[in-house]
Amino acid sequence: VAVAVDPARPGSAAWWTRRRLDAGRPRRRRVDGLTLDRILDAALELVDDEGLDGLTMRRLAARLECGHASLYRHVASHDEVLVLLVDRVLGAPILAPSDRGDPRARAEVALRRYRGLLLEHPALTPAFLEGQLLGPNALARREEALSLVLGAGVGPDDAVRAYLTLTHFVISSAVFEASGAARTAEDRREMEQYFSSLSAEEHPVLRSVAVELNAVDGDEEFELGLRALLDHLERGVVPAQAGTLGSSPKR
Amino acid sequence: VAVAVDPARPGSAAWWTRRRLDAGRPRRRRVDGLTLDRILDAALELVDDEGLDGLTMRRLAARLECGHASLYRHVASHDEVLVLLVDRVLGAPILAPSDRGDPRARAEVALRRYRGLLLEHPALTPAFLEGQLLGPNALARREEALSLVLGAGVGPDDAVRAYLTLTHFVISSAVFEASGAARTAEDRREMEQYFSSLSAEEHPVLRSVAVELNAVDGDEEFELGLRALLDHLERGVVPAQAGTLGSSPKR
DNA sequence: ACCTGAACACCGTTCAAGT
DNA sequence: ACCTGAACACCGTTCAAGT
Repeated sequence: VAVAVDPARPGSAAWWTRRRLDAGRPRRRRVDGLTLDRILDAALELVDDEGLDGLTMRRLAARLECGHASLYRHVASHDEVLVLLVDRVLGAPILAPSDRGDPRARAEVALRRYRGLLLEHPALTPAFLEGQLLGPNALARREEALSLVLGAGVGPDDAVRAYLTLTHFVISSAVFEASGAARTAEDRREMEQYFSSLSAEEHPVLRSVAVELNAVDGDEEFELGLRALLDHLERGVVPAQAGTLGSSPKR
Repeated sequence: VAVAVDPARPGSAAWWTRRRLDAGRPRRRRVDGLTLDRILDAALELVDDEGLDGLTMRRLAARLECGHASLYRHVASHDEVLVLLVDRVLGAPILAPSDRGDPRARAEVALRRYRGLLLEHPALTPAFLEGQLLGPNALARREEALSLVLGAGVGPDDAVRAYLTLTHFVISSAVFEASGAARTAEDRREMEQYFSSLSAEEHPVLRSVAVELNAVDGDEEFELGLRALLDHLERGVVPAQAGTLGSSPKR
């Protein structure tokens, strides 16, 4: 039987759809021990140990003690590995259904937990920026998050806006924390020295705030932004406040 | 004379310092027409045309009609090209010194302009996430931005916090816009169909907001977040409001 | 039927040989 | 002194040859 090649980009809606359909197909018996699960476990370890660039098909195969061509029995491409890794990380629960309390408090807990989850694998965080996250675990998290917001009485338009704004904020916060941060004491000192070494005529301001520029830590910045966004969304969006149900002012 | 090799990571404080010192060195005469400027121009074109992955040393050389090894006369590595490209894009003015008005309005204009600048080269945006931006143009922009905030009477701690929060927001907004967005009508329809195709038991919420999930556009999301952050920073931070000068509540 | 070594078409970077 | 072709050590992916 001639089977059409799947031309869809890994991670796209079409690609996940095809994958969901294929999930029901009769599984071929595997004679070796190689499994998609084992591959992804090893891949995540590899990313944690050697960074995102360290994840190559050949090194992955070396870790699994198999020929690198064998990986292509289980996975179509390197890109696909990344997409599957992202969804795997999203397999952990974020919003425990047990914790009650007002929506704002639950949202805060969930968003902090989401950030923590991403920072368990700092090197992988840039992969969360590639396209929308549409895998089964990503969808489960999205379902839960939107349920929470909608359950608070927010209209669908505003709920979606709030959801997107907040998740994007969490992801980018983690990416900056993972790839931009100078967090060790020595890093900070080096950065301070750099700003202090600038010419006084050209950069008086940077010289004057050299210390402050390196004193802000990522957690603090996250909490500041989180409070700002939640305050604003709550004010503009939740009916309990001002009676405007489900529609924010158009700019 | 034995010159110590520079082991610093491209883009780091040490690397830029070394570069600034080297700027005063006697220039070698170039016999061919190859120049760092020409290389970076071609590199930016290449990124625009073929994406960030399309920027390889070999293709860059092909565009410049020279051997790829020749590039290493002007540039130490592929990484270095990216770092220099980022600072080159930041060479454009963002905060025109001429436009007056209240700080809030000036900040809004500047942040929108910054976002617009990044989106002129959408494929390059992920490069703005690699470490702190410490090149001469980045520093000039930083100097201007911090002057604005400090000039509004904000204390150094809060000024730095506000500056970091806002620039990080702009950069991540551009990255999401550039790499995540499904903006064509067809993309939207495909995404809507994807959410609508989910099982009603598992994903009732996603099915119900399938349309709304793909109706939000990036500009709108940016304006929402911008307003939220500026409102909050203004309230917590500017003395004109409540008299708390230069210190925000610790969490 | 399943697996994979060998091959192909690319990379970034170096360096000795050319001018 | 400057430039660069050739070489090296890697990549991702394919496919025919093996079992």
